[in-house]
Amino acid sequence: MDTRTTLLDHAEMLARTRGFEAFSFADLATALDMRKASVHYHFSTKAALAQALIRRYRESFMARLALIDAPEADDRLRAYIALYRETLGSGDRLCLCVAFSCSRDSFDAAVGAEIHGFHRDSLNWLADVFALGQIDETLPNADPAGAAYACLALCEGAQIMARAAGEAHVFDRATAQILKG
Amino acid sequence: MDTRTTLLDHAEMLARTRGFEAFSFADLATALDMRKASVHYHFSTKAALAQALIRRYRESFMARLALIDAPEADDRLRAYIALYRETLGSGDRLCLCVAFSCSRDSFDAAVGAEIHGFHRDSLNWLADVFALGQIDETLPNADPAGAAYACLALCEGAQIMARAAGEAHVFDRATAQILKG
DNA sequence: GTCTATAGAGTGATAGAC
DNA sequence: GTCTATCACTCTATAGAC
Repeated sequence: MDTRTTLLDHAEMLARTRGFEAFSFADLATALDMRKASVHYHFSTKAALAQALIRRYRESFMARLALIDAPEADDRLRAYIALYRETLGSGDRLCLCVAFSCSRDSFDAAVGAEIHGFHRDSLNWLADVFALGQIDETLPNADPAGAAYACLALCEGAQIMARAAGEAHVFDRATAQILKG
Repeated sequence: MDTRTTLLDHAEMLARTRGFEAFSFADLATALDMRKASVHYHFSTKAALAQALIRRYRESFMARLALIDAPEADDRLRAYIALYRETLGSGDRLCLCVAFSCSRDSFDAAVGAEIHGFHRDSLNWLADVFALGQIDETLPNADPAGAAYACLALCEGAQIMARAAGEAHVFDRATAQILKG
């Protein structure tokens, strides 16, 4: 594995467990047993690291969404929730997009665009699922676009609540209502 | 207004707009035109400030919840969502409990207990509303405790999404689904 | 690519005068 | 209660040797 990829792996996990502002180049250097200056060789600034992180994460997440091939809408939605649940780990980490969305330090425009893109892609995917659910009658009848917003907000909020409580089952409890209508 | 209260007011707004770790005693000193050491006179450590902030906010929020006196469950729920919506401002701030829940720096146990208490009190209040909604038939039939978790998660997630987008109407769009069942 | 060394700015916190 | 002055530490980032 090349150094750059290993740095991204460690940085992603630190951002998801502690928050992007709560880890430093020194943390990354320690993790890879190198010096801070060497980390700067791979990512000249922390803003550049942020952009590389969120871009890679978005591409990876959307690739996994594209692999969901269940024919019925309710099963597709279950797979989506399971994917979000997986990013929560044991309640000690967040989806990187949620972690970045929580972050208050104003990222630059490029990072903001990636966060927005992540949300837009997710909303489009979910709206398609809810529209299918009307047709195959496996999901409650509702405005697909509105249901998509509610579903994404619920999943993100459930992650925050679960992480604050340190108990992953809070996520399951909150998201269980999505399929019940 | 005494200095301590003014400090809490400024600190609360900074925590809700920028995040608790993203403002310093120097920011507070500047805001009140005093020196850092004077801020330390009122709050010896930043942890002490955090505890005072979340305790005051929780008491204030629950007092406002207690003032909701609509007789029917759907109107009570609408008032709750409106209260949460109000804390979002124009999309530039969060409910302090959401801001603290997002925060990754491990607060001490006292702050964690306040966050947990805020969630517990909110869930109890919401479960009572959903239970009433079954009786007066103004809300969709659902397990009240489960619906409370989903409602709180949706409101918190909708705040995060709205703040990330910088557009408050995202909150309205996501929470509009709560009353539709 | 990785290193040593350093710059320059920020942080929370404390001692002690007034 | 507020001040000046300072401490010890961390942070991002850069210059230049190897």
